[in-house]
Amino acid sequence: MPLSIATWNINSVRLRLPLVESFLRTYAPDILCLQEIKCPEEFFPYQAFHDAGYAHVAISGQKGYHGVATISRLPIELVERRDFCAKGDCRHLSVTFEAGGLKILLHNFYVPAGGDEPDPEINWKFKHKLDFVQEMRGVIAEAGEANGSILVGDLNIAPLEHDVWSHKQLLKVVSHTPVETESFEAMRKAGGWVDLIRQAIPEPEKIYTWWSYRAADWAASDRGRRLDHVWSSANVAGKLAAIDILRDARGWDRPSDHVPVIARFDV
DNA sequence: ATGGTAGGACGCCTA
Repeated sequence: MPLSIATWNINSVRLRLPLVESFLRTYAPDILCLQEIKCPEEFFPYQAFHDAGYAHVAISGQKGYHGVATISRLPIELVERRDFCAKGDCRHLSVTFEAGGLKILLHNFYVPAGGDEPDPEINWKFKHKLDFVQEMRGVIAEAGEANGSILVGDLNIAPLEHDVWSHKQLLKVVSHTPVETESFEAMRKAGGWVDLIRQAIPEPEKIYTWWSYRAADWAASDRGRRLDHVWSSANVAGKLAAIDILRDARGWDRPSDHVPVIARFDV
């Protein structure tokens, strides 16, 4: 059976609810993982998602900042909302669901952006980001009692040379510094995770999922970065059918600065 | 070399 999972940093789920509803009508993924919902649970628009056919929702939300939500047409079971770096930030949740007779563990992450200065000695936000990536070593693809794992989200790091518009010009820019990209790739490999976007679209093809709001013309300058990711355990990677990156979504009315990424599987 | 935009807690923090 086909299975589709989308990830999208929505940058306020309440402000962009009409955009999400339109996305769900058009692309109808089985599960959508949102990041930066920017609201606590009590303000989450459950009814709108229920009416759109997504009756199953797991949330880790806080006032004003961060927050992740996993919404689903399929039944999901909340596994954990993990407090990385013990700051009380809402940046992770995991659920299980069943598809094609398999039980799959699905992680939804929002990794800290890390501020502007790429020096952990003078910038606590950058230190927090590096610590967060280190702590992610505790999240491995081996799924325990489940049959496989998927990890998606805004991981705020563009690990490969062709994940940014200019490798050379971004080497000292937070999201693409060697200390981040090396730690990130080491963590991914140690966890047994497969980078599904790059499995589908190998280097040297440029791939971006985020374009800054600060560009005068995002499409013309096209200075993007691949900050959003879809990983899985090796057995699930073998079932990947396609990856769709909805670049057009960056040009929608009042867009997020991130676009949806959809992974399609045959399970 | 700098500043540019967006969102939420409407003043300033985060991205």
